[in-house]
Amino acid sequence: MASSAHELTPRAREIVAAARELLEAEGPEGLSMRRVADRVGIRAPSIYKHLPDKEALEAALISAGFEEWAEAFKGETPEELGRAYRAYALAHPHLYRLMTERPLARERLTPGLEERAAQPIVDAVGGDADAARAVWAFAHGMTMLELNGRFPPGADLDAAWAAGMRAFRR
Amino acid sequence: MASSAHELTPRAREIVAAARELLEAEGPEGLSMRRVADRVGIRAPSIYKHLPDKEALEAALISAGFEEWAEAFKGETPEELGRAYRAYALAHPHLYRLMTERPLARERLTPGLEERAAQPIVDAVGGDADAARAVWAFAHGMTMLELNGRFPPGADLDAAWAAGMRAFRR
DNA sequence: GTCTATATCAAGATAGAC
DNA sequence: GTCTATCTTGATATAGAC
Repeated sequence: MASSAHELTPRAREIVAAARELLEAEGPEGLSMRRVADRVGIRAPSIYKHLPDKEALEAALISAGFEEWAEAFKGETPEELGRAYRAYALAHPHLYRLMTERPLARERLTPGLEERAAQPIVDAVGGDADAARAVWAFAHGMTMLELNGRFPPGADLDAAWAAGMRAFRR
Repeated sequence: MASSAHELTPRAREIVAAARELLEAEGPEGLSMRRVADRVGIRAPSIYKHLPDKEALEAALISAGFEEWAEAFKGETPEELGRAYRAYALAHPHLYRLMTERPLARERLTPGLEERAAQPIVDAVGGDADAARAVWAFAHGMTMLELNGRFPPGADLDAAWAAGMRAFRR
């Protein structure tokens, strides 16, 4: 019950802030309780006085990301949304991965947050849920393949993004 | 030089076959040298007499997957390709993840294999490389979001796939 | 609220005997 | 080609003193 981001104590917020720095610097693989504690200036076991476990820490980071999505993607056309989506992921690649590449612990999130973050995509395609899922899949696929270096070295990703957004516009 | 799949010794092939079984049963997280050795009936250190390291083992699994892609996706229309892509991923979800969710160790693969596996997608869209990348991104995004349970519980994924393929057909 | 000490577990990989 | 023994590293988490 105390695991939603808006219910954290001040000290817990400090720990989450340190975790965010560490995540952005080194990725989900480098996010250990010990390393987080180092950044805060305490020992790893002390974290457990403020957060129940590592999953709660990750949920706080993911929640912050969803809040940022809801803000960054608000009121855009499909083309603008695509650009904003890619820009966010490239600016925060490790947070993006933490947010998307695993099953989501929905019971750890503030109720309604996931829907709120998804709403800009639904709005951008005119309210069609199936089309929204298709556009999201395209954007997510482009993003993950780019982040993982899976396109050929010389690939024109701007052109691939444009080709996809053009297809969905009609 | 001895790490490409077609250059493996018979004993190494047995080890890779055991690794494939383990991977398909438990996923990339469960794929440890110890567990693979258990399936073969030997101790983990013995594996190193046949394969240089774990990455070589993974490269052999990934190479096999690409060979299967090149075969399974041959000569399809975009719609058929999408269905075949999704069917392969759902039939081999853990291999699909191993193949796609990390940077690719291209120097460990048989030269030309990656391009051969990608060719059916390029052919299906009429040779336009940008369009092929966009379609691949859509298919990969749909696949990963489905495998990770990221769509809402009631989402009609057949409809989302259809919406995407329809958009790319025109 | 912090600490030390520890439990528990698991990973990849190497040395050297047989 | 296989083994045992071991190195090295690292993880999450708990117990209990202060």
